[in-house]
Amino acid sequence: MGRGKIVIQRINDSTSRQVTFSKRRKGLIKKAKELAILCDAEIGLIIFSNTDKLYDFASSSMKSAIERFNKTKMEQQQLSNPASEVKFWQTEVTTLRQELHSLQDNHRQLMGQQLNGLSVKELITIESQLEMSLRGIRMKKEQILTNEIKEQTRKRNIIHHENLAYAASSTNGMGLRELEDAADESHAQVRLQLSQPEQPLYKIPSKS
Amino acid sequence: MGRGKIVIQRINDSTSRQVTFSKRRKGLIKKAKELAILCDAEIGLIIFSNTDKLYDFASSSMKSAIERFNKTKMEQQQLSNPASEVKFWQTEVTTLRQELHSLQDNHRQLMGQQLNGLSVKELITIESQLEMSLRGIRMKKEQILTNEIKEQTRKRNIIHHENLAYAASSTNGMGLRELEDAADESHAQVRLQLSQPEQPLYKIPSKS
DNA sequence: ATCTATTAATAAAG
DNA sequence: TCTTTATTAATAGAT
Repeated sequence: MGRGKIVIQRINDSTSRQVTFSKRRKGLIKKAKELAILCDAEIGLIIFSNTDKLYDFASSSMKSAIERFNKTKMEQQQLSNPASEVKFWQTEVTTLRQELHSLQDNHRQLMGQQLNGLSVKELITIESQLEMSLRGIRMKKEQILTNEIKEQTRKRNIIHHENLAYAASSTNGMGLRELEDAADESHAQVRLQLSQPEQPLYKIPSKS
Repeated sequence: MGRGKIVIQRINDSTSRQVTFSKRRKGLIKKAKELAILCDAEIGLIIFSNTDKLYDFASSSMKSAIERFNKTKMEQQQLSNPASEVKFWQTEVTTLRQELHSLQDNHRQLMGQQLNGLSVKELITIESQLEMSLRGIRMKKEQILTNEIKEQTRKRNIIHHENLAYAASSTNGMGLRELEDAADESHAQVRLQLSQPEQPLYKIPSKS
């Protein structure tokens, strides 16, 4: 639909790539709008140029579209493979943990640099608000991880201790106590892993 | 571009709305693909029909597009209005907390309800399902285990195998193979716990 | 789903 | 980036 036919492959000339991008981006967004209106569809469209510029369109809001997308995908995954549900939630926990980390970084930056207009009193209020929120998140996160492990570990312990009892009854050197200690190293490792999120999520910034 | 010109407004006839939706959705996704290729753009496109069916396209992955979108929007907000930054992060914290809450609920439900009525045999089946789905993750993380733990594990194994040999010679049903498998579960537990799940398939957006 | 007349998008040029 | 225009591509309506 132009003076000539083109092949769909990356346009090498940077200028004409830019021009084509402008035109087609505009066309794509127009089409998206039309589809949303004509067919009463919810549409979210995100476009990043190769120069990292963002263009987007959403029939309702991008937030709504993305949330609906995630919800739908999640349900699909649960339906298709119930066994992977655990994995899904583990993954979610990790994602949230990572988000909390970056949130922490940003928050630090915020507290350190960009609060010029606020009074000390306001700063303190905000600090404790944020701190409280983060504490709640931390606790919830740990609860999730703890619960997750408790169930599985408890079952394994039963089997494991049975085996150790067996072994102890027929061993010559090591007693049950030592065997349990050795076996418990795995659990110590677990605890070490669990307690990591306990590390302060952020520090109250000292004046600089 | 059809037999007649149309006005862009909701199509009332349900059948022709459906037909138009099919055609235009296909066209839109094609255009999105082309733009991504021609201009080296990153594109994420989410479409929900008015019957709640999801169609989507992403040039790389939807996760990537959404994360990049969120990141960009966040930065824009920070730049445009530093004063509202505190509110932004408070909102983020609230959102995350809510997400963790529902995550916790879901997880509890999963772990609590589904494990109650099950026999040992069924539990073992679930265990192996879990281990299978986590095998990839475990393997990835295994190389990070410290030499110290490896040493201890090896040492423990030697003792265990001695003991197991004893046990096997005096056991009633279980063969050496089963005993070894059972004993090895403690190690599996260590790996499972140490492993960080891989990148999630879909990120629950914390903010649009 | 397939066909095709017609409109819409756009490639190339200015 | 905007306009123009020849041409291709998308699709509305019909089957």
